[in-house]
Amino acid sequence: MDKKIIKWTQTFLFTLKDAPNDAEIPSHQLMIRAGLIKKLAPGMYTFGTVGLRSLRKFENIIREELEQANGLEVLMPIVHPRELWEETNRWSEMGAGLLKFKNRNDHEFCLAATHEEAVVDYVRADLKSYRDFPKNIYQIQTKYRDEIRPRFGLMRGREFIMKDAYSFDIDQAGALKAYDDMYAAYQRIFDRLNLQYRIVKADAGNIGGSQTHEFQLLADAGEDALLVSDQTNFAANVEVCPAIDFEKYISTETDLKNSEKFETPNQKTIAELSEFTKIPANELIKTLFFSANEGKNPKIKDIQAFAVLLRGSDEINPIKIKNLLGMTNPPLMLTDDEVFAACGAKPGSCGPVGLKIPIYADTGLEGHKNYIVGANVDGFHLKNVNHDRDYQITKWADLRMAKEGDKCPESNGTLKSFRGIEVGHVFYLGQKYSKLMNGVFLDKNGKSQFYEMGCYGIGVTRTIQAAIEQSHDSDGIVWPQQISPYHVHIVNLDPHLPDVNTFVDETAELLAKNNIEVFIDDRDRKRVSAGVKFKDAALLGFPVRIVVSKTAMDTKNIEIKKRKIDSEKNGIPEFTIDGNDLKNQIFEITKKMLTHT
RNA sequence: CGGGGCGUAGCGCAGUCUGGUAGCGCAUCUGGUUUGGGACCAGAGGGUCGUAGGUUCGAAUCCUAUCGCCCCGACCA
Repeated sequence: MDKKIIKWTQTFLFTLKDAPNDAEIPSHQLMIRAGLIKKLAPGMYTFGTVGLRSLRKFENIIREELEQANGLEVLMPIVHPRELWEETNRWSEMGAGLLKFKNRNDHEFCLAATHEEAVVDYVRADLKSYRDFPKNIYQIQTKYRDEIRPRFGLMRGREFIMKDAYSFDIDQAGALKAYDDMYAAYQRIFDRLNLQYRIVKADAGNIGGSQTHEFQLLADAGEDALLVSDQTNFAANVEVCPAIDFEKYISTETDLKNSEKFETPNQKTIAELSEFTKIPANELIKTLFFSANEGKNPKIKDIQAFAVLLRGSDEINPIKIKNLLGMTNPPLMLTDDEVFAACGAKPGSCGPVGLKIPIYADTGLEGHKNYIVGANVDGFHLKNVNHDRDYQITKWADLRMAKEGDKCPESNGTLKSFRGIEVGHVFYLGQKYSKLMNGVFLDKNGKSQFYEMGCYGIGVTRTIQAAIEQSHDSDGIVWPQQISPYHVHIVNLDPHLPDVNTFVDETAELLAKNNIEVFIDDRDRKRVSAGVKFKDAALLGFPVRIVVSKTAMDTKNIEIKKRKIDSEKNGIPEFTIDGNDLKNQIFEITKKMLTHT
């Protein structure tokens, strides 16, 4: 990053007019077209010289803010021995996502997907006295996760760069302070990018731990659904958002009628059944079947099945089931054959009456009476069914997906839905890893204690792409200045003329002397027409564009333009200067266009 | 792993149904013209049509198998 001036012809940069057809979302297409990254294999990308500058800049922003939060940078190995991961059982619990292999001695290793094990191993021999706490250790390093389906370029890569930090404290109060400090540091980091983001409550996944927030950059192409209150700052990933109706449905029926079986030929879906019975979907009850078996693929008779009841209008939230039952991973839905084995009917005619397996019911149907469920006989349903009388519910719980329009759990506000890209995550881990890995210290009383941990991740490569996803237009990237590869793009239309070249060089020197990084398009105009240069400038999207040519110099009329969304077409007046002290004027105007460099 | 789609030059594609000399645009190279919004003319290089087997006088095209890639679901920064 020392070099503040680079010429196009001296770097390795090739832009594309068309995006490869495997790039679907704008940010992915633009990164490829702008030559920032290139695919080596699915989920694995080379960063080019120009793209790498963004990456380094973002890394340095992270470093600056983490140093503020007393973070200590280290660098841990990416290849770990099996024994290390066996200590926490994650050799098997992480499943296929952990890429495993053997060396020449048949010794087993994995590529690190995360570094809780490695960091505890690093500190545990030395972090032995309460006097040595707190500590916060971080690294910025490549992670490998053998994603089933990498997608969208850097958004879900197999190999990606992550900043991971780990805090060590002697007690919970200390750990929660570390959590708050990192939370604040993350806010500063993402504030500096000047992008739209939300901090949401989230599920802890299989990293473990209880308290956790995600930092989500808002973008329609985001993979996560978020619900945000319109009145308070409540925000949650749908995975964990409590589902609360503004008005809960309570049946107006007073008596419990006798249940009876009736024929429902070919009525398989709630929509069909609703149409057939003329009863709205939210008053119908659907029965879903899941397996409590984790990680294995048992024979049908060995499946520990359970049923979940929901209103017909609701959707199941598997994460809530996972948390209710204390599972490591969300349960799998049974296949049609397995469902048949469990209840005697195929999906579409299943119900809770007569089941011998646990039945978990969503609280949304507490007020239902005399309702319709599947009869567990293909083609039949039961009407006037009532819980407690006709069957017993093992446990009531909030098991459905919250959705836009639901009530905010913390106010009378309404939830609105957004799409987000998860770029950061903070976890309070407690003693999970210190207990599993014997991470102990001696307290003031000379007593052995497990330390409290937190872990904190930022998807560095993902953030770069997410930033582009949020900040681009049909012409190209509109870089947030803080992570733009260069600040200024000088389009030299006459690089064959020594006078023009000298002027461009001297102007660039002046800017560079003042910490402004300059990219010069000096490509031969025999090969690259002016139009192409303008298109490429918009595609690359550095914050300020300066156009220099013979005529511009002769008329002392130089164009300077700020790259903004749709600046190419919305007629924002172009800044032109004229006069004698051109270079200094260019510098002054450029400085004004750039915020703080 | 389930469901869909696609493999033809660096990139974007046509040709496949109905077998008969492997094509187009962009990019690249040579020469010339042009010169402030994805230029023009002339010429050139570059492909064992994903791979393997089969059918056929003849296969990018039909059959079989296989590999890979992309998109939609479960995992995660």
